[in-house]
Amino acid sequence: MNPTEEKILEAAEAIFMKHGYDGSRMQAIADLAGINKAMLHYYFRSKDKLFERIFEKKFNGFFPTIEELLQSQINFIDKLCLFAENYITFLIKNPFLPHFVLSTINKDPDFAKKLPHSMPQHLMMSYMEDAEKGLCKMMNPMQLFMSVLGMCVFPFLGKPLFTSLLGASDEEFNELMEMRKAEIKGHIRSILTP
Amino acid sequence: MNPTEEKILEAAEAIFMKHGYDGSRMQAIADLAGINKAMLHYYFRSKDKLFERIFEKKFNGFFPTIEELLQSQINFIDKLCLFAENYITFLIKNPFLPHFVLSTINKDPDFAKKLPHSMPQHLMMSYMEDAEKGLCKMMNPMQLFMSVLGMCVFPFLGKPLFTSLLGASDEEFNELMEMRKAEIKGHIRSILTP
DNA sequence: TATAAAATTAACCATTTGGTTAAAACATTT
DNA sequence: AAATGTTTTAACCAAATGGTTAATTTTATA
Repeated sequence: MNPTEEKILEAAEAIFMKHGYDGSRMQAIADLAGINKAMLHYYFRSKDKLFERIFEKKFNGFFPTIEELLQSQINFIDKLCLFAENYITFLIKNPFLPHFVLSTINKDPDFAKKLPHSMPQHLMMSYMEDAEKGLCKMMNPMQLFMSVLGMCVFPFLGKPLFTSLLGASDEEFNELMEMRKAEIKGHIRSILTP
Repeated sequence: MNPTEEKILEAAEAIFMKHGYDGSRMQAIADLAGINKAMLHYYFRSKDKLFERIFEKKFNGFFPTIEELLQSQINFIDKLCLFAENYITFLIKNPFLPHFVLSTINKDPDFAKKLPHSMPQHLMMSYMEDAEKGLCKMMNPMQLFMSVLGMCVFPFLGKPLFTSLLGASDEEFNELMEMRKAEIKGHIRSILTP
């Protein structure tokens, strides 16, 4: 890919992730990329098109692909624990992604329709299998999904609030999230073990 | 209070809650209030000042005041269950509040410093008392707080995503949240019962 | 009712913003 | 090297936006 195009995409990602669509300025992206503003339109036509390009890339990361994990033969509880652990690891590296994705969808719900939302369904089917065998407590899988995802994602959505509340630095927050892995795994087992 | 002032505040609340600071237009607020745009500045000087007025009011609702609940003599687990139930009831009536508050703080973390954040501390102290008595499992109270708050709030932060995913209407979503009360109470007991 | 004060409006202003254009710089091909 | 095509830039534009102002209507006061 053209190096200018790449620089633009990098800059656009940084600006859009930080300020969202409304809060981002084309000039700010051009400045960060170190090029003339006209280049943005030369390569990507409009702000909308450029934003969509960034969003699509980022959205795929929000529901991480864990094909191997889902197809592995371990029981569902272990599967879910492994998912939570991997997901938190991922979120520590991408702390602003959840807020960016949910903010965008909140502003324009149509964005959600462009999603390859196979992941939740897979996870739920995997749950139903084990639940029917009596290997884990029976409950509404959507509720379970919301609970586990909420426990993982919510701290990152509220990161600026929590760090302010705790007077914590970024490193301290990350440590808290590192410890959170074990915590959530404990919760999952408490909730699901029959 | 002046009826015009009131109309402005109502309109500003609706617009700001829906589109956030950056996405809101003073003209849109004036139109919704059915008055001339100049009135906004006549009564509230600037967009910033008007927004702050709305935010402060809404922020107080995000951590609901539950003084009575916290001071009551029931055990902590029941207290937390009652909190979750009341909080979801509140969120069903104010589904956009969490996204509005967190979005604003995410954009400018200084907003978080204006908070009377007594509530989490009270809840945590109440927890420590019972935990030391062996009435509930011992764990990091901040982690517990994040988990319970996450389970309650996250579905509302992702509401447009979930309704799209499920093809659900607003009423169906609310029903799901109504059922969620029992679900979360179950989770809390599973997690905390020794 | 005359007068002062408060509320309201239409028109206006400066700045910002996404987007365009025409020309210049650069690279490629013949 | 001349011609052709591509990339980049500076200057520009129209629309939008937060905010102001001067004049007008409404309300309260003497």
